[in-house]
Amino acid sequence: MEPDLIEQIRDFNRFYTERLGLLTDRYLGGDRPLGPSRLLWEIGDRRDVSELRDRLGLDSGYLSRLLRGLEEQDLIRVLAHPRDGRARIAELTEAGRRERDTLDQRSRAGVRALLGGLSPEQQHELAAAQGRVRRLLRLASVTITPVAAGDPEAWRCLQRYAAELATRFPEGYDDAALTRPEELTGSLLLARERGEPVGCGAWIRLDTRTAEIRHLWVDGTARGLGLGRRLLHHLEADAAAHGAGTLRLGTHRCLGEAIALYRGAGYHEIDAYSDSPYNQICFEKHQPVAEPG
Amino acid sequence: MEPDLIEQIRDFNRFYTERLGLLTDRYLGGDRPLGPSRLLWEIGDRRDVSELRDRLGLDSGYLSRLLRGLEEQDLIRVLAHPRDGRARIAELTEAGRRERDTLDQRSRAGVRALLGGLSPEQQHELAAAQGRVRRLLRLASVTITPVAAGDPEAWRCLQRYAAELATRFPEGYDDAALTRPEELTGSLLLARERGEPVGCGAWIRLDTRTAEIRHLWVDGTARGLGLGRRLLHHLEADAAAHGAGTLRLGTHRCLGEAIALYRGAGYHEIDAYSDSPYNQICFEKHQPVAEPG
DNA sequence: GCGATTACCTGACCGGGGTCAGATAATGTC
DNA sequence: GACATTATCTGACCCCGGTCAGGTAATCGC
Repeated sequence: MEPDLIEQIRDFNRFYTERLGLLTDRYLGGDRPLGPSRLLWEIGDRRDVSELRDRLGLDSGYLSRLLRGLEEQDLIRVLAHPRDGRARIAELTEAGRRERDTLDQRSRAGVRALLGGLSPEQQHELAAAQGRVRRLLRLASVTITPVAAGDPEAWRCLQRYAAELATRFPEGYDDAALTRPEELTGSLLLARERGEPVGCGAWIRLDTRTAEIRHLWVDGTARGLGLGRRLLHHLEADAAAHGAGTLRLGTHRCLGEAIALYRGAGYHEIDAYSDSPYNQICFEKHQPVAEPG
Repeated sequence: MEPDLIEQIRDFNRFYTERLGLLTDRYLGGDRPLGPSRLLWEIGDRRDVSELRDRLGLDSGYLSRLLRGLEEQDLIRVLAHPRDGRARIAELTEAGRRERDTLDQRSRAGVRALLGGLSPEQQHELAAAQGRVRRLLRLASVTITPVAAGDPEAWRCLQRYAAELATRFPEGYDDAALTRPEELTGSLLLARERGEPVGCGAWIRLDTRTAEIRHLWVDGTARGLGLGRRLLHHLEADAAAHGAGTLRLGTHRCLGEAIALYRGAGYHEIDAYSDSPYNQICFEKHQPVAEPG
């Protein structure tokens, strides 16, 4: 990896830190310290206290004190939870909503002032470039790891995969088609973003030299990052390391993005090789294999 | 301005703040708090204490305490200034240099790990997109204001402009060609980035309907932002507001970027209209004028 | 040489952000 | 019903970053 590139990224980080100090903090902060502002913002209209603690990653003591502070200023109300006597719910009062809105307004005004110095085309260019930075950084932060066949997180991914297919296929989808742990003669990969599962993929052995890619799936919030391709590459590399020089897969005609992904990755269409009703269109690809020796 | 765009920018700011927390702080901070780390970094090898105070914008008391802290850990030495008995100089010890290098190393490692999740092309794409964001944000933060003819900051810009031309023109440049305050029948614009002058430009009246653009200059550190074009637009708009429907300007053949800028802005080449030896190539452009009425 | 200024140090103080150790009450688990 | 767990609150405490007032010594300007 080129050192220059690392230096450029660091430089950008420094640059952006400096700029952010002038944007986020100042405009969001207003007269009140940052903590309460963020909290006010995060409460939205009403929200479970436990959820707030998770989202903001705060110590329960600290959060409790922040809440009390806001309550004293009549910006929020804290109510009992209807179904759990221990839990509580924070809710913005009318004044709280006004306060949140003014904070919001101030923040927007700051950004508007900044954008004012740019032409409309440049504004769009900025937004586009930021979008690209963001997608790439998100992609970079996703980790892909092999997991055991019965891994509960992976299983949950597979079920979300199945649920999605059920809504997208006109004929629906029967989970019985999911690969059961004992069928998994290859590997199961799980993609996580900041710890949260956001995608999966598996391959199984068809014969000693052939692997079948299955259940490649990316969560809706993580689409557009290029994660599908990254997962696919991982699966291919893993299969190659296990001696599979031929990769096959089948998919449904209505999954346009998936088909485009496979074609883009060098797969070419072949005749059906399996009798799964969902494999309406099948692909194959050959790859070099690390020969033992 | 589209609200969506503002929302996108804010979103990116939030996103990046969150990411930065995981990058800059953690990796730079190490076990020691941020202040000392930044200081260690900023000292470089040795540096005047007063300079540190300016650069980091710290209270003298706070800085003094930070320095003492580092001194106690034998990371720095504070020496008397050779020429000013009041001033002092901070210098990294051998251990301090090592410490700074490990901080640096850790920061680089963090970025490297992040980039590891991306393909080389994506890494370059990231750097390029960050570069674009950065240039646009810098451009956005530049303010352009008209200043009085004799403005000292503007004058300093003009002199830097003259100094630069003197090195770039094979025949040198005589400052006598600079527009003197009493010649300035139009306007003088000064561009500032974070308060610092980074560019200038002027126009003078040739006749009631014709303005001449002069001394369009952008500091080396602010080039590539598109500031030249922005200054030119400002000058044109200002001249238009004063009834000038025809714009003229002359430049030197060796100023390729300037020539490209003018052509890109709609100027077409004309015969020489002035006898300035530096106007080797002349341009003209017509623009609509706000008619009184 | 005298007063003003400058560069730095010292000590006192402050607030924000954050952790920790219980306390309390409601809820699950067996 | 006993016991562990969970959700929140409370009070004590800590550190970092930062400000302020005052002190000391050197230097500048006249």
